[in-house]
Amino acid sequence: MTYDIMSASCPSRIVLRRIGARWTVFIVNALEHEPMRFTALATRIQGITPKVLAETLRSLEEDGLVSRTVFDENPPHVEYELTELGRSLLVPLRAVREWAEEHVPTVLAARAARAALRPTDAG
Amino acid sequence: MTYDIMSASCPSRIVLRRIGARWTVFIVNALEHEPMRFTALATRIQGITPKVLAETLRSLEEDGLVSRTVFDENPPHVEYELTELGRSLLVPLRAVREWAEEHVPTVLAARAARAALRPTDAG
DNA sequence: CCGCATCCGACGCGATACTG
DNA sequence: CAGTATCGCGTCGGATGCGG
Repeated sequence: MTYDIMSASCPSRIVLRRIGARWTVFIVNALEHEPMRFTALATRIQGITPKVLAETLRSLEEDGLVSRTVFDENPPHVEYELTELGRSLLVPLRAVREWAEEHVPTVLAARAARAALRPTDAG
Repeated sequence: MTYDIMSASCPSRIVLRRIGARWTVFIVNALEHEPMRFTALATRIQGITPKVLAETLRSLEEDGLVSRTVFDENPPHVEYELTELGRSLLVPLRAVREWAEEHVPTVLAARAARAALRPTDAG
């Protein structure tokens, strides 16, 4: 059974929204090769705050994309790892990331052209 | 010259954020096969409001992904169409959409399992 | 009737500081 | 080390109005 993604009730929209969340693509890509600890993720993904990192990881965990493993040690040790479902998401996300990297000059040029054409008064 | 996408100053982040905007994937996919008018887009993409549709279209236009053509007729006639850059974005976005459609049952099942395991008081 | 612009509320996101 | 608590802002969304 397939849904029309343009329909408001289409379940894929829920998933798409999660994927489109601000930091999902960075977290999933950071976990591409190996499990990582919380602080390692926070260090690797520049600009993310602990709060948002924790929230996003919870969401990804809830959706079965990331698994969270607690090692009962001192100091505390928690590892995050992609599940098989999460690894399957790597493929399309990498395509998006590569598109962004490849076309960023074109996009920035388009923006600059717009800005140059937008006069304050003369025109 | 390549940037590290994990760096806060990486320009790709700007592009990724635009791609991840709430309705971008729907608009781009709606324009996949042919130019569309404002109202046609609003009708096709269920749940979007005119305000957000207009805003998102402006953003996409600013980034050179969508072109806007005004036909000087009565009644007014405006068409939106993917640029070549926009069409190139179709490829990765379609991959994401297809991933969502394919894996939505798994994600929903993971959520349901979480919900079932989350007790109000009993464990 | 088509294509928006404006006003206002809700929520996700961000900076800072603090805890087990 | 691995988070949580608090507060503020920007973006998103709904309702309404307006020009051609």
